[in-house]
Amino acid sequence: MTIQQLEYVVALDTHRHFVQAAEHCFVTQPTLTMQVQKLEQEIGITLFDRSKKPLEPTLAGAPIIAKIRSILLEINQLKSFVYNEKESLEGTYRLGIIPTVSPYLLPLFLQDFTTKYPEVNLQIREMQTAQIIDALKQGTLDIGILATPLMDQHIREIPLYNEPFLVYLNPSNPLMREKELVADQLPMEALLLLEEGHCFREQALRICGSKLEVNTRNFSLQSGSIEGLKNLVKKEVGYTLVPYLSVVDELGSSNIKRFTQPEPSREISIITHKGFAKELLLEKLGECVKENLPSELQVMGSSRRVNWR
Amino acid sequence: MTIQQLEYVVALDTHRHFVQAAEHCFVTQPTLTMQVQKLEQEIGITLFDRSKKPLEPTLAGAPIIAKIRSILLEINQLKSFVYNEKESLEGTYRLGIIPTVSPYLLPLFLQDFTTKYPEVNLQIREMQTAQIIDALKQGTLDIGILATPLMDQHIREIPLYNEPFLVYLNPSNPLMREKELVADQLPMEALLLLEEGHCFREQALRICGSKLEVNTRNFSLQSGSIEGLKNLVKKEVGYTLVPYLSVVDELGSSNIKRFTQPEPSREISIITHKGFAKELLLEKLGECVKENLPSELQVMGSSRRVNWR
DNA sequence: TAAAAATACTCCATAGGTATTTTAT
DNA sequence: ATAAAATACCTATGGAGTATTTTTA
Repeated sequence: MTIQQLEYVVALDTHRHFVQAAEHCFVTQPTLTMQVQKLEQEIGITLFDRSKKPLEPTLAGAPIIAKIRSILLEINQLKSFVYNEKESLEGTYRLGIIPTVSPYLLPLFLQDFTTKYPEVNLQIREMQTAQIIDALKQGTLDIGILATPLMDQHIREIPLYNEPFLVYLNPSNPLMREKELVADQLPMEALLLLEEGHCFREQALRICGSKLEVNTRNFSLQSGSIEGLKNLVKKEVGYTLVPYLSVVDELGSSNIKRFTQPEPSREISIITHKGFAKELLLEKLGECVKENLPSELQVMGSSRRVNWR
Repeated sequence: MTIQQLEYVVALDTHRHFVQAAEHCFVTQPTLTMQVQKLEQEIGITLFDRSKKPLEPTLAGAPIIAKIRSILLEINQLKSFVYNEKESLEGTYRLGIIPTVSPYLLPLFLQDFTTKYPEVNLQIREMQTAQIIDALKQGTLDIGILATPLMDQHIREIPLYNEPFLVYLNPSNPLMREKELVADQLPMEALLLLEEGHCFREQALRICGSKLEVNTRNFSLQSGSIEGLKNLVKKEVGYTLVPYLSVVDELGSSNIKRFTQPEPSREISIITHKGFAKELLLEKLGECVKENLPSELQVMGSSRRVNWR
């Protein structure tokens, strides 16, 4: 017994005519004939009386066909449930976003998104990468926005944009005079980093070469926020790396120096657990984020750029 | 989407283990794995989180699996309904039986049958062959008992027994002195027949040769019953053909003369419309009839004998 | 005789098998 | 290291097609 056969039976009961029923099922008459015969054989009951013109269900067949109709109804309910599960744009979703992205990205798209999709309720939490991944896997979070790739089999990544790293420095810093700014040739000792746990810290350390964790300064601050670092840099001679979106409004200022091409960057993606099925929501969310990005970040090549994670 | 796939999904949800689920479905693990994957692909939703040990349904998968369970439940309901339809031994059924069989056969098995199957209610009507066939086709009758074969595409025949024809005659009839009694050599003029419409009339005429309808006697009676014919024969010099069961209690009497082998006979069958699905009922009815037949009729060869219909 | 259903046959998609690799604990 | 799941590859069943025959109104 196959779903096809059940559909053929219902079509035949509806049209009372093999040729018409077959057309309606987009198959040929012999195909439908054979499958109906086969089902009749399998259950051992003749469902249709072919001697009547137009044919009609047998006495025994009628209630069986009715039952078959209700089965197909349930199957269609399943299909539309699945469709809704994927295509509906309503409901409450828990979104985790890393602190080095959150304060700069959210203001860009959130208002637009909530206006466009008023039935979607986003519960946004600032979380660090590891927390987000754990929460997704535990099912306590639906969506994450963070730096990728994660290389995690169970996490699905939907890239949003590549965000360049820039150097944020005190104008009196010697680096200011450098003509070319190459990533892994920065002096390590002056690097101000975020506190442990922020993925941005690791990203910055990678960019600045392999001699990690060396700090020759007589103090070390691991701030919890980019803004904290920036403020410190303004007072000190040190420097720090900052993500593009955090300085998008001060690009021309004397605190900013961009790397020589190719600029180091990080990929920011929407991620979900593989069990999260709201396809359309993810699509619309990604779309909305991208639309509201500064134009420089919008043109994301189809292939991923060099990543520094 | 196939029923198999749905069953695999439910098995996997039940066992939370590919190998065990596959065993339970009597397939190999790769087969189950592939089919579950395929279904997931088709609907575009990952149903199971394989990273958990033991695996578990995804958030999106759980309600879908629940729905699948209810679909399979309905399908099983269908199957058991079909089973009941065929195998149940209860209900009311309309049985048509020809007059030349009815008064002799019914007393043989009816009590036994109603005792054995008290839940079956038989509404028996004496009807002639053509009426029975029409009624079956119109759905106003469920079962018929009559002489076969009918060569009708829409009627199913379940042979019961072969019933020999015997000659019933007045002891003073010249035929009494014949040593060999061969069917088509009987003198036509003395044949007493049933009235038009009885299939037995045609059967008898065939047996007695091709010169139909010739009646040289100075009277002609077409009685409505075998008993009427028999009574007439006892008073007259004529003779008639009678079916075995009508004379089973007077086989040794001087009114009976059997034909030389091979005796002409008629096949008596249970017939139904092809839409009648009560397989077990038909089987038990046939069984019961055969069991209660006189022993001479019980040994029915697997191949049909020469039929005189 | 024309339309409808059944049959004969051919083809190819795919369910299911075995063997193996990959992954996770 | 071990068990579980995924993958690769092969085979064969059977669904679906075209062409044709049979049947019945």
